[in-house]
Amino acid sequence: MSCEEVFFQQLREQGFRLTPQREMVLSVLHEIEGFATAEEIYERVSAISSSVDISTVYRTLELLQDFRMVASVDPGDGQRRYELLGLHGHHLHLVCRSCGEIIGVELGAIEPFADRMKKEQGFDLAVEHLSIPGLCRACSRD
Amino acid sequence: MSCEEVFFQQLREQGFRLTPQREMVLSVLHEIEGFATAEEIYERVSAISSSVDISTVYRTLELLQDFRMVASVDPGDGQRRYELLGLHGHHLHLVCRSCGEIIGVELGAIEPFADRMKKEQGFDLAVEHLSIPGLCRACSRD
DNA sequence: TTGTCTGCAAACTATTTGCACCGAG
DNA sequence: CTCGGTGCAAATAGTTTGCAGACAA
Repeated sequence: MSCEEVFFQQLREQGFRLTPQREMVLSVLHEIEGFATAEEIYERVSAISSSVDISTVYRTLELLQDFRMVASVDPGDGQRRYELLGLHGHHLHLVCRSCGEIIGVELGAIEPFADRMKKEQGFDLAVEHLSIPGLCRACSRD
Repeated sequence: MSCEEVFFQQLREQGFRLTPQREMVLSVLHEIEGFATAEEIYERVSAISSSVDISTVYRTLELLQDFRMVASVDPGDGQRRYELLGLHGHHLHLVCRSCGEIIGVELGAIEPFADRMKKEQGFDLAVEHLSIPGLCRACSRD
């Protein structure tokens, strides 16, 4: 069953409605295959059908997050990024402070640190919401 | 030489002026010994001398960050926190998504992960700007 | 005196919300 | 037909900025 079909079925099961707007947002997220701001998604949706409102995009993104089909990261630049969760599920995000590139990394990489914080501080890391600032390979060369 | 004296001297050396507002912000940051929002700092400064503007607080905090005397964290709740960097220098921050508590941890704890990202992804972590969401001991008990 | 700093008020900007109409089921 | 969803417009809220006057050096 494709990603869209899963979403559409879950919608129905929980009494939500399938609207063209929701279809378009999901389809745009597929096209993008990576991170996008609400604004970028809104522009792409607008290109397909004008007079779709950005507030609908936000509302749909929230819905998709409730369904665990979309994750969002806050890179700290005041503009949240959204990402379609494929079969890979959540990963953590390295955010380049210079060029803005976002690199997805499997959660396993940070597990030793997460375990350490749990043991030393009793702190449960929410790794799926983690975005880590720094400099990507290209930018750290300069 | 005390923290204030360092700041005042650096100000002079670089042609900035020492104003009562700047003194008050620094003094309030000392009192607090931890994290505070711009609003909290503003309130405390207002208690000392009314009619100090919050924009001045923001401007002073930015100046203090330029001088590496203050660090700021974005816990992702839309309200940045500021912290006086004492003799300990930077540390990383565990931010509780439930109660908002911020726990400071020495940078050493995340070094193995930082090294791994550098090697595997060529990504240079900006550990001093790192804030990690999760649940603190008290909140994860519930 | 000089030109930095400040208070004030207005601008910004990403996101959220109230509301009346629209349209999926 | 119902009532959940949408577009529109206005509200939010933390932070930033333009400007004329205040004041540190």
